[in-house]
Amino acid sequence: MFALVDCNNFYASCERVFNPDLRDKPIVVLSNNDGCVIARSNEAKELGVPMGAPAFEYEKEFIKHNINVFSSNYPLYGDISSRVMNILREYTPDVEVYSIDEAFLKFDGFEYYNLNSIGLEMQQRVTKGTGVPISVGFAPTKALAKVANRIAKKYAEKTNSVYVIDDENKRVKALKWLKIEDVWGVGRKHTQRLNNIGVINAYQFTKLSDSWVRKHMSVVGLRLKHDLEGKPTLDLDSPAKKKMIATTRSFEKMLLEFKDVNERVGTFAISCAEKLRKQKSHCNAIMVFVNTNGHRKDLEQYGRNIVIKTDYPTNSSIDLNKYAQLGLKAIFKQGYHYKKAGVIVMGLTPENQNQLTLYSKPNPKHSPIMNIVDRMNIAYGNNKIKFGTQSLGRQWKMKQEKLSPRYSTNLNEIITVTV
DNA sequence: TCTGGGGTCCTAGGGCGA
DNA sequence: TCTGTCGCCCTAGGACCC
Repeated sequence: MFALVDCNNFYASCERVFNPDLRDKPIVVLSNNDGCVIARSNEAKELGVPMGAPAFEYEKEFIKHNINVFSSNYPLYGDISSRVMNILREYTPDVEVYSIDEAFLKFDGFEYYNLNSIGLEMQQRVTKGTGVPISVGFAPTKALAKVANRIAKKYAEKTNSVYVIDDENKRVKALKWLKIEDVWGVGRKHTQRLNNIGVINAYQFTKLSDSWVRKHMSVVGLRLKHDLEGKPTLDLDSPAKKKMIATTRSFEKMLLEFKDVNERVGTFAISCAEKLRKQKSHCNAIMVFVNTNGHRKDLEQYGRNIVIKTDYPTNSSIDLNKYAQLGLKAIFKQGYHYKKAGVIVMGLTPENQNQLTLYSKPNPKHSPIMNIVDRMNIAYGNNKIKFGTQSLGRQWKMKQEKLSPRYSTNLNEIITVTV
C-alpha cells in the first residue's frame, strides 16, 4: 500500500505556526516580487480569491475582507517541511518527498495493520510536532493514493482527513466521483481531448482502450491508467540529483539597457554556479533567455534564448558569468522593454567525474577561489563577494513587502515571548 | 504601474555513422 | 564507391507537476 501525505494549505499553515492569532483567519501567500497569489487558507478560498490571482488586482478585496497577506518565505517553509518529513520517516523507511508539502510513503507488509488508525496517528504527531495539519490517503497504487488523499481533504469532517481505498467498490466509487481534470497527470490539454470523446470522470478514463491512451497520451498516460486500475505501475522514486538548475526572475520594473540586464544575468549565472557547487556538480552547457512583458500588448514583444556549450565541465562562477555575458550579447536587442531573464545550466555531471577535453582545460585557480568565496559567503552572509559584472551597490531586490520573520532558521529573527 | 519560479519526462524529427 | 537502412544521439517543444 501507498500513502500520500499532503500538508493542508501548506504556506498559509506555516505562517500560522508562529502566529496563532491567524487561526481561522483568511491568509494568502504571494509569489516572488509579490506578484500572484500562490497559496490560500480555506477562509481565503471561501472568500473567492482564486489561485494565481494578480495581487494588485485583488488589493481592495484583501483590505475589505481583512485578508492577511504574506510574501513567500521559503527559508521558513523549507525548514518546516523537513520537520514534517522527518516525522513521517518514523512510520516507514520508504518515503519519497514529492514536493515541499507532499510525500509518498510505502507501507509494505502492513496487511494486518489498521491503516486508518496509522493515518490518524501520523496526523496527530505531525500537527503536534510542527503545527501543520495534514491529510492522508492510502491505496494500492500511487495514483489511487492521490485520489484517496483528495477525498480525505474534501470530506475532512467525515473522514478526519484520512481515507483508505482498500477494495474494488471504494476504488470505483472514488473514480466515478473524481472529475477527469482533477486526476493527477491530466492537465488542461488532456482534459480537453478527453472531454471531446465524452470522458468526464476518472472511471470513464480507465475504461478507454490501452491503445487509444497510448496513442494520445503517450506511455505516461498509459502508466497512469494502469495505476488507476489498481495495477501498481509507478513506484517510489529515489531522490535523483538534479538534471538542470535554473535561476530566473521577473524584474520589478522593465529594463531597457544592456548593462542593467547584463548585471541581472550575471548574478543569475553566479547563483546557478553556487547551486552547482552545493550539489557537487559541473555543467557542460548554459542557457540564457530574455523576455519582454507579455501582458503589455501595447509594447513590442521579443524573447529569445541561446544555449552555449562550455569548453569543459565547470561550476566556476567566473566561467559561467563569462558565458552568460557572451550569451546575452548574442540575443540582446536594443529598444525593447525587458521584464524577465534567466539562466539555466544543463548537462550536469558529478564534480569528480570530468571528461577531459583536448583543446582547453579549466583554470586551476578557479576551484580554490570558489571554495573561498563559498566559505566567505557562508561566514558573512550571502552575496558579500561580488564578481566583475555585478554592481557593488546593488539596488534591486525582490519586492517582499509582507515578509514574515525566518523564525526557525535565523537566530536574529527568532520568536520572542513576553510574559 | 503591478501578472512566479523551478523542475521532470516524453516524443518527433534530423543528423550521422555503421 | 555509392546507396539504402537501421539505430543512436541530440534538440526543440509539448505536457505535466508543485
